[in-house]
Amino acid sequence: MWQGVPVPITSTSSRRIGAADSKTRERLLNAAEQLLLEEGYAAVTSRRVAAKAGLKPQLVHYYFRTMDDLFLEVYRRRADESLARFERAIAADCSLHTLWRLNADLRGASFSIEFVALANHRKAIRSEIAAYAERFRAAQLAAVGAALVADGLSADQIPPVVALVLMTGLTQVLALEKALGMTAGHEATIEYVERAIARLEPQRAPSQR
Amino acid sequence: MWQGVPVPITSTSSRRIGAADSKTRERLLNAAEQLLLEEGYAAVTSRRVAAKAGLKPQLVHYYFRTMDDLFLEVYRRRADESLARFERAIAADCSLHTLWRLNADLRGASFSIEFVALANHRKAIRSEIAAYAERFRAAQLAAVGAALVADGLSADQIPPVVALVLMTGLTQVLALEKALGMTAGHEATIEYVERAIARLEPQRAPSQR
DNA sequence: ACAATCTCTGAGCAGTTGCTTAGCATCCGT
DNA sequence: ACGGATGCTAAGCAACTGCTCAGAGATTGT
Repeated sequence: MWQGVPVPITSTSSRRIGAADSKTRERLLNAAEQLLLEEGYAAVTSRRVAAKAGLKPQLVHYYFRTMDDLFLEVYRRRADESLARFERAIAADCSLHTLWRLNADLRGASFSIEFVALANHRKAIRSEIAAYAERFRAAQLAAVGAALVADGLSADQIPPVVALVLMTGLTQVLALEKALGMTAGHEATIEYVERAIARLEPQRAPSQR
Repeated sequence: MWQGVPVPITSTSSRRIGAADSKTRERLLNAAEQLLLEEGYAAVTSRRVAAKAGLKPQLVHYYFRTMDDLFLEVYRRRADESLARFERAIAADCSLHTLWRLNADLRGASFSIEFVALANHRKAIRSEIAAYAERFRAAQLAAVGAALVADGLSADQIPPVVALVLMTGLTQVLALEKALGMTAGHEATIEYVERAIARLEPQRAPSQR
């Protein structure tokens, strides 16, 4: 689809690029993100993004060298923000309850599903996403480990990495099925997990969400 | 990307379509499926499918009215086959062990991830996929329920639907991360789950896979 | 005031896509 | 032998894509 476009060697690296703090640039990023979530990555084309932002298509190429750059920037923005939010929340209260609350926010899950699908055939993007995912996993792993210890569970009973993968998988499948319109069993599962966590952490107010 | 193509009212339904049992048609389906798994759904275009099958692009439209029809047929083929295999395996041995073995085959998971991403912005495809997914879920749910009862677990301890969603989520996240090149914690998690199942079903030979 | 820089745009190239139409060649039942 | 169905193909249309280039306006530093 985007392959086979001949790249002229000259000037590719010397092209003028708009300022990184431009207001227009931000409008383009917002439009791209919205399009990505609403219609999938295939809808994120220079013309459609510009139309959504109420701007001319050439501006996309003025602010982003390639479409891959646009995707990467959209991804980075969200990843950085959610990593920061995660660390803020965990610093305030390092518990399974907090971890679950952050994970159970399905917006983040559908965002990452779309990006994984995209990464599946845009190699330049895959490595960047993988790198962020590893960082996220490491941070979450530390938090899970600490929370489990605080709740009096040893790593023999359930290794932190297992708990984390299980929780991540759960929220991912919930997001995936919700995108398909399936919801059977979701509430029961969520309730079950929340009760299990509440049993481990009785000191916390039950289901304050 | 595919939107906005005007559909002429005349002759759309009267176009000649090749026989459903044609050998050529099957080659096209195989090529499409291979392309889908290797490079993602965006690579599945009439020209690329035909090239992969060593045929002319017009043949795709001779055997399939639209590209959506092609996708649907690819999906149906796989879904029918894996549903049949599931029912065969469960009839022979209705146990958590068998269920896990079938789910842990990641090929199926990456296939369905690609299709969910596709369904996300091809409405005609979404409903079909959702319908199959519901059928699959119902069949699996019955099997999980029976297996749990056979292992002496009541629905109070863990409702079948919860066990099923957890298991599905787990294999899905494993497939997703594997696609990204992430494998940290996967083996530990798989081992943990298999040990837990083995503890519930000691009569079965341990890890015969 | 003037030059340099930055932001933006009109026009366009080369490539891709889904899908159609008209027609050729082959097979098959009668 | 022949008329119809079937498998296949050459040619092409209209729409879309990423991206470039030259230059017009606007802004800014001096």
